[in-house]
Amino acid sequence: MKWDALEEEPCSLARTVAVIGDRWSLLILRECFLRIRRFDDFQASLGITRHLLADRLKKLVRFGVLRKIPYQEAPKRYEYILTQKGLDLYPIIMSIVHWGNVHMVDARGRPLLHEHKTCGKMFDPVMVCSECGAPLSAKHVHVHPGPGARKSSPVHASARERTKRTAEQG
Amino acid sequence: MKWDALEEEPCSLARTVAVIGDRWSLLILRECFLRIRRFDDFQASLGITRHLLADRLKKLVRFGVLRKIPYQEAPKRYEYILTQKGLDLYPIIMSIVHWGNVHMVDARGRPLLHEHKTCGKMFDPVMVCSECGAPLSAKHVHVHPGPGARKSSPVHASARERTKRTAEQG
DNA sequence: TATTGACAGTTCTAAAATAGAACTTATGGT
DNA sequence: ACCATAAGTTCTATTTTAGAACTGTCAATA
Repeated sequence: MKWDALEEEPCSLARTVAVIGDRWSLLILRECFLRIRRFDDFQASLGITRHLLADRLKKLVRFGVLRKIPYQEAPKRYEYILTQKGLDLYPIIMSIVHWGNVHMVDARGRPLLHEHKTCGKMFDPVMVCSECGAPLSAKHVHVHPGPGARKSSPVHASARERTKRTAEQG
Repeated sequence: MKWDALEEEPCSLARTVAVIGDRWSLLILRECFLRIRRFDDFQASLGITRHLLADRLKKLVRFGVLRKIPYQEAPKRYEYILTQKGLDLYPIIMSIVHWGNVHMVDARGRPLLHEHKTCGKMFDPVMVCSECGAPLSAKHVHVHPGPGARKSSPVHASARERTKRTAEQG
């Protein structure tokens, strides 16, 4: 499967992975949320090669996650800021950070702590149901095909069954 | 920067990206949450090359996200199931799916719908503060260095300031 | 006027990762 | 003996990435 084919998959996870599913994009976005905006600042704080950084910024702009804003004329210079679409990535970033906090920290403890300005306390992010507010876990969720589902979706039939059926058909 | 160096970074996001930050790992994990467990089933439903699949499964086992369980002797065969550490990735998966649902679906609509068995309704995942229960947004969160922070962390000083200081020091 | 420095990239080569297909091993069934 | 199932491994060609050097604009300085 080619990289670009991911964007076309009838799967919201695959399409999002097309945007953020590489070594650098999430790290670049982390910097964006920490108010880094300029090329050399990204490069200095991440240690990414300039080539790849240019490529990834271009990709994130193309996907509408970042926007280039001029901050000086002569020579024309731009900085990269998060769009609303980019800001909406915050729950993804936070859930990733939280999993790392729980499962990947060494003996020294967490690199960062998060304070919720609204309530003034140090917090962890919790994912809840939009309808009843209860914390979510995989076993309490049932998946249904939606309007954009493909026929013979992996959701409807196990891969084993699909393999068998394909063999029968072909 | 080498791939393996990510695991050592004093950043929970970077360390998690070392586990899930590639083209395939998240897609493999999606299948795991959809009850796919066996090598050929992963391969058939994802279209990943067998080589890469073997490599990624090995990596996910090494990180303790999946566990190999024998399901038959003679010949000895294993299936891959999520550990608790792997199950804890659920909020990451769901936040990614949700962002894709909001920002990446085409005219046909969502490929999948999620029902919360607890309350019986179709829902979206919402990320809230563990302390006050309010939905989270980036601008209401303040970041502090934790015990595992590195000195001169990117969080304490902007990259621009760090560059200047480095130039002064060196 | 020539030089230096800041900034945002682009270009180059070598190394590493990935795609795609074929092959291997172990076993059970016909 | 032959085929099928399952879980990989091995191979070559292509693509991506790492790392360093280079380019182009402009402002400030010597």
